[in-house]
Formats: sequence, C-alpha cells, structure tokens
Amino acid sequence: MVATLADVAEAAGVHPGTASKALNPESRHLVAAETVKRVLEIATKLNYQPNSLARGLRTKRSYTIGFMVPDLNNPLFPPIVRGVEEVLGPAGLSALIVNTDNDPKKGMQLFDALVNRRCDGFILATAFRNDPVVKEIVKRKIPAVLVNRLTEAPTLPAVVGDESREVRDAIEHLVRLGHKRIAHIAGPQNLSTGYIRFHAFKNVIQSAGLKESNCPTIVSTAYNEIAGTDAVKKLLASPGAKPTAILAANDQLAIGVLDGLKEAKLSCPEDISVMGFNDIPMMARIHPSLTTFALPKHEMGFKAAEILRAWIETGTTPEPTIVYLPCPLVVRESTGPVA
Amino acid sequence: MVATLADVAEAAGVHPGTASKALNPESRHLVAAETVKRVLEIATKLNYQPNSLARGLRTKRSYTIGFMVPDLNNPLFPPIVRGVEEVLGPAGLSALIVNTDNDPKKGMQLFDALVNRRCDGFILATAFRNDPVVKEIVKRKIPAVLVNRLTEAPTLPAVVGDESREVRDAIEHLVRLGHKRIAHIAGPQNLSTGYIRFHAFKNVIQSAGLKESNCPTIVSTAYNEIAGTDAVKKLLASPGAKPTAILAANDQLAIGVLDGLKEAKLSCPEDISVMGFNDIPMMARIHPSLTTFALPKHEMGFKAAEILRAWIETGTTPEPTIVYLPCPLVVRESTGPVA
DNA sequence: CTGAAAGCGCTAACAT
DNA sequence: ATGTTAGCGCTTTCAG
Repeated sequence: MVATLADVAEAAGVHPGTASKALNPESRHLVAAETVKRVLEIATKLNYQPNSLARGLRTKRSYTIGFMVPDLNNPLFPPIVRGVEEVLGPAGLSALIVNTDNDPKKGMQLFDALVNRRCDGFILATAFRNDPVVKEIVKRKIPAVLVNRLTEAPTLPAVVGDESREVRDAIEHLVRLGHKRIAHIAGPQNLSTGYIRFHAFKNVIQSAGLKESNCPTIVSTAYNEIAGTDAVKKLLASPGAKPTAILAANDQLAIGVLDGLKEAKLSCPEDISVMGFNDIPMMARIHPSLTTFALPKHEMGFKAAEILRAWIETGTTPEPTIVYLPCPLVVRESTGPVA
Repeated sequence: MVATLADVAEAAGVHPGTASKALNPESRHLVAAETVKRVLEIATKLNYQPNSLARGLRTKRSYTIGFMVPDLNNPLFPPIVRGVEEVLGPAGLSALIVNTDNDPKKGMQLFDALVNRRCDGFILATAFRNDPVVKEIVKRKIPAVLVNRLTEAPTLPAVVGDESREVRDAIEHLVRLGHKRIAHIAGPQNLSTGYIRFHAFKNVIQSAGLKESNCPTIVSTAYNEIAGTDAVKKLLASPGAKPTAILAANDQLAIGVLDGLKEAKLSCPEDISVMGFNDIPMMARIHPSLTTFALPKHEMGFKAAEILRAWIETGTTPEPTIVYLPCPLVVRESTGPVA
C-alpha cells in the first residue's frame, strides 16, 4: 500500500540503513553523492513518506507538541494558535490542541493524555498562578513555554502582555479625560492576568493621587459577559457616589458591563466610560465600540513557539525568562470625557 | 524514566504479553481475574502510560485524526472544533488541526503531512466543490467526513446546514416585510456554500414571483468584510432602482455590506435591510445587530465526528450520506419593513 | 562508503 | 490461563 523505507532501499539496490542515511539531511554526508541521488529519486517516484510513528518510537520523539488552551471559542486564542503553528509547521512539528475549560482536573487528565502521546513539548495558555500541570512539567523537565498567563514562581519561559503598563496607560487615559472616580472589575485572582491587573490598579490609583474610596474594586470569578454584568450591578447597587469610569479586566467582562449599564439605563460613555483588555475581534463593531488594549496575539504565539522550538531542537533548557509584549491602547467610543 | 510495559510485567511477575492483555479491556477476559487485578494495581502504582507510538506502530493506527479548516480565526470554526473534540476525546482520539487558508496547494501539502503521521481519518471543513484532497482521500479509502462544505460529487459523508431552506426562509422573511427588490451578494462559486445559496436564490426569487430584473446578484471571490463592502459599492453604483434588501452569503460579507452602506450614507434597516448566514459570535452585538441563520456549529462538528468515529472503529465504509441540519432564522435589527 | 544487526515498546498469533 | 515469538518501520551503532 504505502511505500516503506525497505521498499525504497530494495528498489534502489541498497540496504535500508543506507537508504535511511541518504534520506536524512543530517546523515546524508555519510553516503556517496550518487547513491543519495538515486535513493532520493526512487523515494519521490514511490511517493515515500516516512512513518513518523516508527521514527518516533526509535528516536523517542513524536514531532508533536501539546497546546493547552482554556477554550478555543474564546476569540483570544485562535490568533495565538495561528502564531504558534507558523513556527511549528516549518520545523516539522504539529500541535495537539486541547481545551481545559479552566478546569484543573480536566487539565491534568488532558495533560496525561498528551504525555502518553509522547509530546516533545508543551505550550500552555492555561496556567493558574499555582498550577499543578506546570509543576509536573518542571519536575519531569519537559520543554514547555507559557503564553498569556504566568505562574507565581517563574519556572518556565513565558510570553505575556505587559499588563502593569497597560493598567498605567488605562488610568492615564481616563485621568486625562477628567475621571477621578474609576472602578475596577477584576478577573479571577487565581490567574495572573486577574491578579496582576488588580494589584497594578491599586498601585496606580495611589500613585496617580486618586482617592482609594472613590475607586472601588470588585473581583469576578470568571472572565465572561455574565460575570461582568453581575459585577456592574453590584457596583451600582453599592452606596456612595457612582464611578464615572470602569476598567474591566478583559473585553468579555467589559461587554458584560455594557449590558449592565444598558439595563440600568445608563449610557456609555456619557454616564460611564468603559475599558477592557485584549482587543478581541469585533470590539470595533459592538455598540459602543470598546476602548481596549491590543494584545499582539499572533506575535505572542509566534514568540512562544520560537522558544519552544529552540529548546526542543537544541535540548538546552533556557532560562525561565518572561517576555513582556507591549499592548497599544486603542481608543474607541466607550471612553469619553467626564460629564 | 517512564514505566514501560515490560517494567509492569516484571513487577507483577508476569510476561509482557500477559500484562498487555490484562491492561487492554478488549483482551482482558483472556486473563485470570486475579492476575488482571494485580497487573492493574502495579500499573497504576508505577504510573504506567502506554506508549501510543509503539502501539500505533504495531496496530497501524495513530489514534489521531486530521482536521483541516480554512482558518481558525474565522469564528465559525472553533465551535465546530469543540463539537468534534467532544466525540474524539472519549474515543481515545486526538485531532491534529491545520489551517489551509483556502489555498489548494497549502491544503495538499498539509494533507500529505497528516498522512505521514498516519492519521486514522479526516474531518474536512475545507472542501472545494471540486477538491483534490477529497479525491485523494477517496482513492486511498481513508475514512473522512465533510463539514459545512460539500463536494459536487457526493463521495464522502457530510454534515452541513440546510442552505436551500435557509434561502427560502430568508426571502420569505423579506417578502413578508414588503420587500420586492432583493439583491444577493453571493460567495465564491467554487465553494458549495456560495454555489448552493446563489442558485437557491435564483430559484426562490422566481418561485416567489419576484421580477428577476429587480433582484440583482453579485458574486464575491472571498468570504470577508472587504469583499462585502466592494460588492455593495458595485451594487449601488449600478443603474436602476436600488434594492431595499440585501442577502449576503455569510455574516462576514454582511458586515462588509453594513460598512458599505454606512459609507454611502444609507441606513440599515431604514433604507436597506441586510441579512447574513451562520450567526457567528457577536452578531447580536454589532450595530445594527444582524438578522441571520443560526448554524448549529457545535452539533455539526459533533455529528461529523460521530460518523468518523464509527467508521474508524467498525472499519465499514458508510454510505456518503449528507446530513442537512436545520438553521433557525434569527431576526434582529438589520431587517425591517420596506419604507 | 555500505551492510549487518539490534532494538525502540507494543500487540497478536501461536504454542504450551 | 500464561508464555513465547515475531515483527510493525525506522535509526543507529558497529563491522567490513
């Protein structure tokens, strides 16, 4: 059916071992140029495709990497995936993508399944600040790189957005528009993105000279629209002067906030300005269009994959360096001057 | 490092062959209950994970399927992927996802790469009406199922939206609102989705008793926003009475149409109503929110994967049946009564 | 420079 | 019920 190495060798009148060497660029120099040529010709004529399972069994490599994401339906992740694959494909690697739905148990099971498949490395977009999968990976010294989310201890290389800077830029943007009462709807605190933005917010508020009592925070337990709506309802129900601006910890929360404001008959940005993070697709087209930060998703995946590829190919464990990518502020309709 | 079958066998005091039978549910009945128990205990204690490359080499199965999509960034596809994985995971299969960008050459290269990896089967969301990859798959009798797009010759099982019915429902919806001049912006005609909707449009216009001269069509060469904007500009530039409604062949084209109308200072739906297909995420949140058809994306992936799983597991080639999934009309702001 | 031989870890036919 | 054996297709020493 499918041509095997032995078939090629036989047709070329050489030993399989020789054919193998001729076919493999690294070992090609050990074989006479003429033999190489003949083997290559036969191989293409027979449409020979090496069986990567057999090769992997022998070389202890699967030419496969595991890519764990929370949920591919979250539009944040597909661009990262594409960035990763742009590096992987040319390197002869393929990605096995799994969705954990932010469930640690499911995550560990899927990780085990990927380990069974002898993945050569991992890219994790799923890290909790304290992550059992990451611990396991580090213990077993498996090549792996984090994207978008960090762990508390910097044990693996990572590529993330520069979130502290984003928060600073956000507050600066709002202050410049005259806002003094700015609320923050924080993300889950077991995720670095939620935690870092939350603490950056506290710090920046202080250093900007804003009154903390005017800048309330609410912590959500999920990064979705409903959580955003719930949070804004809570915010509006609490006593005291209402905020004039709300910084939500990501775009989905911000969308939920917009829903909540509409329900409360408040208009955005006239009554309250709203900001998000990440600039997922369509944020320029919703109503009002959302002011947010353009996380370079494709680049993030690309850079992470580059680090992983080098690690796998050279076999040398890199320093657990964190690459912080700048995220430009994108001003749209949802933020405006304070009334 | 990692425990192997031989390790388990030795620790349990049995032969590797016996351990293999004990571990494998299908062959477990050939081994004494007590032995099974002992082997299983040792296996879990040693955290034994079968090497799927070795198993695959032996069984000539990779427990992997190839999933070809045009572009994961198109929000139509991630939900389909999740539907597919819901079936695959429990069946012990993983998906290798590749993006073809609708490039036939790239598609064939990626297909070859997946064949090298000995994929047990394929799910194709990339089919052209005349598709070389599909031809190759059929020739080689590889299990495969189409999703969302059909080939002209029904050679493989497929799961798609019921597009003729959608077009009928669309025209009915518009006619009920008083529209008599309805234009169609068709998708690429080398794709079944573009072709079927285009021809259904022609037919339905006729059977609805509308004048063909009042119902112009423009064929786009891509399914994206820019193509939609270009098409609507062309439409508005052509002589004669303007249409009061535009049926775009998918949501991305419809978004482009909305852009084009805004540029032309026409308002939707007051001046012109607009409809799309598929109901990709955020269509309820753009402005104006889009009337479209809710393609059951998750179910589509699920059903296709079910067919593929059965094919792979039983080894019996199914009839190339086409499953047409109903797509409910979702009425939103972009369609309204004719002025 | 090429051939011979071994073996990666597993399963499946066969033998006991 | 268990053990024996062979071999999937490839790479990689080691001889020649």
